[in-house]
Amino acid sequence: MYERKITPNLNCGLDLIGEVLYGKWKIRLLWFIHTGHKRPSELQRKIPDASRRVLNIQLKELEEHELVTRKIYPVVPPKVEYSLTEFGKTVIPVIAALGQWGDEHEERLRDVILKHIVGSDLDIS
Amino acid sequence: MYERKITPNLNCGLDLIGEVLYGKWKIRLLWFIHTGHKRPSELQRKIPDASRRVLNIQLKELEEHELVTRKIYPVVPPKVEYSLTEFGKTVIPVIAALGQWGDEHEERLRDVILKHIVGSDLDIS
DNA sequence: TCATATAGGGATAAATTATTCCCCTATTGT
DNA sequence: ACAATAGGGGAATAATTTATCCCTATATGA
Repeated sequence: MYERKITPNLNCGLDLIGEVLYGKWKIRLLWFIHTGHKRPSELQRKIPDASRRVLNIQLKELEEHELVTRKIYPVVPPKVEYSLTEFGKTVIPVIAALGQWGDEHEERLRDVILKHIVGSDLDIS
Repeated sequence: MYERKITPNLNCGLDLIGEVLYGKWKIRLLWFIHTGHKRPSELQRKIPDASRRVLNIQLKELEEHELVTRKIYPVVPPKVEYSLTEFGKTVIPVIAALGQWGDEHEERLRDVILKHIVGSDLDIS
């Protein structure tokens, strides 16, 4: 496990939410769990660009931060289900607000982002 | 300048907002500019944990993404002021929602975060 | 017997992000 | 002459985060 070398700031609300929501896929994980996709394999299919490994790691962090719970069914083949905790549910409206802003300004965002990516293999469609 | 090797996803609103808002200090920069701290040196004093360098870099990215404008006064010593664009202003309510959630759940967040930091030199006060 | 699906972990490499250090301009104050 | 302040940039390195690859286990279906 990675051990942080720089102590994080936990001064204000923005620092705090950052600590639990940063991570490339965490917001999407929360969202998909919210919309009923509870099993790890479902989540992996929903987010195919993420490696299986990171999703597991980020799910574990979400669990440690008490935003989701993990229920293991003692069957074989194994079955696991994630659910939002009551605490986790309170962050959903915030995520919805993020997504809504992104959707509302989709065209403009796509435009300014693509304009400033130096990369090569963009599919500008 | 760093050239990305992995093409970002720009599928949904969450991807898009992530592209412009990710970056350790961007949200705070937008917020402080919003609250009237416009000059680089002010922002650096407001965010002392960030190196001067990153703030410049992230400010430039915010400018490229058209969330802020940079006005240079041709005086000496130099004077520069950042302002939110109309587009940038539309993201402020979203940032406010993030901060508000963090503030509302401050204690619990601090608790679960500190519980799972492996580090050593925490000032748990 | 072999592939698939289920869930997950360890080790390592690569990608990305942030920090540190040192540099430049010009003016004002000591 | 020298330091401080204003704004900024290049290069190298450190820190952090993700990705890749390979491994475990059991059961079912071809």
